Amino acid sequence: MDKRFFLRDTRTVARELLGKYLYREINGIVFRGIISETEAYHGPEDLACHCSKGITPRTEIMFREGGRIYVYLIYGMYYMLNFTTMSDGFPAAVLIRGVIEPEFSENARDFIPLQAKTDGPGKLTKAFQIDKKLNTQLIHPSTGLWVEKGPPIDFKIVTGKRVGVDYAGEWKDKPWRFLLKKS
DNA sequence: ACGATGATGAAC
DNA sequence: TTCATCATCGTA
Repeated sequence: MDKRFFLRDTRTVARELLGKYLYREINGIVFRGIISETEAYHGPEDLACHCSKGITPRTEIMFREGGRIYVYLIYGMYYMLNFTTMSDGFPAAVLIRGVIEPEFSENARDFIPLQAKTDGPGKLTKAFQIDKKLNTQLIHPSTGLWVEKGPPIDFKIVTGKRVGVDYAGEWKDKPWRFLLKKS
């Protein structure tokens, strides 16, 4: 996906990321999985979004033009992978919460399955070896982390409330969690 | 149900 | 400087 994909409404991007391939290349080994769960964090008013605190060293990346990687540590031990969205000045990002059909390849062609799914944002970053070194980098093959069109599969999209944001007042009930359900 | 474990931001 | 908070996970 090129940058323009990420410069749109965060809810749209979160929805359209479902079914796409998430790619990760490390030392010539390519990992990929089909994105199956996302959450949108959109705008300075959204109390569930770190960006509601304003511009800080951590949140600054979300205020910039979309198409970059936002990685942060939570609970002292888990990295969360996010893709920034929207145009310069508007803070927003999509949290990637899970992939299905993860697989790897040593030659970028012949992929070998790893397991059925990688559920949960902390398990995903562990499996794909994603940490803060990727923070603020471009979503691009040259970075080693990027997104491409997914395989031809039939699925529908289920929405729900975002996980773990009960503190966010009226924002906690927004249906900004998106899940891929294979049909 | 709960503890592990440390960055973050706000208050002082 | 301290303090509460936390887009989680694994074990129980």
